[in-house]
Amino acid sequence: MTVTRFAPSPTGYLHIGGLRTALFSWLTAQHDKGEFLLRIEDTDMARNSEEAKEAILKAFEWVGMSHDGEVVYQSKRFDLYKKFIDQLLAEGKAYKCYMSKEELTELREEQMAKKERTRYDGRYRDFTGTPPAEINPVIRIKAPQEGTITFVDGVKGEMNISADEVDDFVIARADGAPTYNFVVAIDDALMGLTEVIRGDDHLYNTPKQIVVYNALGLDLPNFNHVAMINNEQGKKLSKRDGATDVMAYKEMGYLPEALLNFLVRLGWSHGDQEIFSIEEMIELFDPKNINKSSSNYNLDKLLWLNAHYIKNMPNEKLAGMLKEYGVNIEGHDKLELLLDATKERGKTLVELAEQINLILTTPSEYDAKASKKAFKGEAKEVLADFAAMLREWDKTLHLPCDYHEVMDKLVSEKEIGFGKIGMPLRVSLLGSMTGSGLDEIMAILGVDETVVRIEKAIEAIE
RNA sequence: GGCCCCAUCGUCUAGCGGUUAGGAUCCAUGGUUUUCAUCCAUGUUACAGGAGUUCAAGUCUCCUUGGGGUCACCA
Repeated sequence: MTVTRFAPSPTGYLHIGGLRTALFSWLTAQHDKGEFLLRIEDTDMARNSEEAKEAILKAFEWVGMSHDGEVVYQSKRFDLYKKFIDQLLAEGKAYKCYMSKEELTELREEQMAKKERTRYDGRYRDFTGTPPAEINPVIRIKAPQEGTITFVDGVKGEMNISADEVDDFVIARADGAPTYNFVVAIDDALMGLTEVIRGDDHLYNTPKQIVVYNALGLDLPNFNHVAMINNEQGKKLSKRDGATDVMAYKEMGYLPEALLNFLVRLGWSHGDQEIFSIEEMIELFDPKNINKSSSNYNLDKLLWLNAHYIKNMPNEKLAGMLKEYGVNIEGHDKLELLLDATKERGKTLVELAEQINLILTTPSEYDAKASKKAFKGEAKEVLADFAAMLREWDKTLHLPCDYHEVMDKLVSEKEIGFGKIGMPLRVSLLGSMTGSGLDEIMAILGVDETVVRIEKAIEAIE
């Protein structure tokens, strides 16, 4: 069975890159009807935050990627890691290193001065003397000193990393707390991972983790390293260009299905297909089709996708989502009409909410440019006539087409162009020159409110 | 700097030795629409550069250039 996982460290919110690797992992598991596990990497007690953890979980909930089983917290598994450390120590596969931090820094500076790769020199690897007092040792694992560490990456292909790129790295800190590369290998193995899908930035952790797998005699999973997402200029993603909290996308009015669709196409493709429902993603996703190259983050397509998903979303569901954007139209008797009239005009839920509010609120002022253009000439008279006709036909007006008929009548009786009534009417109803169709707006407002707005506009024309 | 990875329109990408190099987005133009938006149509724009291999190279090899990653008692 395919088992994948997402393993964030709770040191900050979940951002777009993390969400994408999580999505890839989740899709892989869903596709194979396997399991997608969630693990919180909180071995560094000093840098963890409860808030960050909550935020990450919340983001997952929002996009609807559910994990299987309980969330695994590494901080609760220290006993387990300790056992493995002791085992390696006993087997002579790991050793205590009494080098002080100062000595380490010194060594590093020396190496840097000589333009060498900075690495631990193994001075305590075969140490048998009396250890220096007052130094709490760290535990280092014995990495191979020659040869090559080889693994096949599902995305990059065969990787060969020279053993001297991997030093005897620390697996337990001076305070006994285990370190990242050690616990990741153990947990991935114990949790039964078959596919490890993670960011490219972990590529060089892989040989280190393989050292741990080998020392402990654990089976290797398949590794898949996904290239990074950069900003539009191809530079590292910063908060300014999108490395913000995933939840910020919700605030900006993006739909989770749009965000996921956007992300799945960043570094993955299925021919020319652009639109993927969650079901299609699951059906079609294969990590083998993940791109080797990094991709640049650009909002244009996300916006387009978002507009697409808004347009195609059932009104009932849309109304439910809109509540969080300050628009409560659930139970509104013209809900269908209202959303049909506005959903093609909002690329985000925020914009859609604005469009709806534009219709629902009586304009308190008229856009200067629009009113100057629309309220000139005989606009006042035309509006008054139109209002009178609405009153006259009041009881028969229900649908947009009913209102349209009245407009038709007015236009033909007065022998004027459609614009003569359209423009002033639009500004009267919305306060501006742009927006939804007049027929729809009037049908939503009803005769009373429509007339109120027209009369208000007539007053304003004086 | 060492090591590693990557390179097709501005952006996301298709391509897997023979294509008029395709799609999407963006942008522009036209059409539909009483406005805006939607929708539809059309158009501009790409194989980073240089050597090879081959009858034939965006596709294979090498070099250059550019970008990215990584070198912790962080994850």
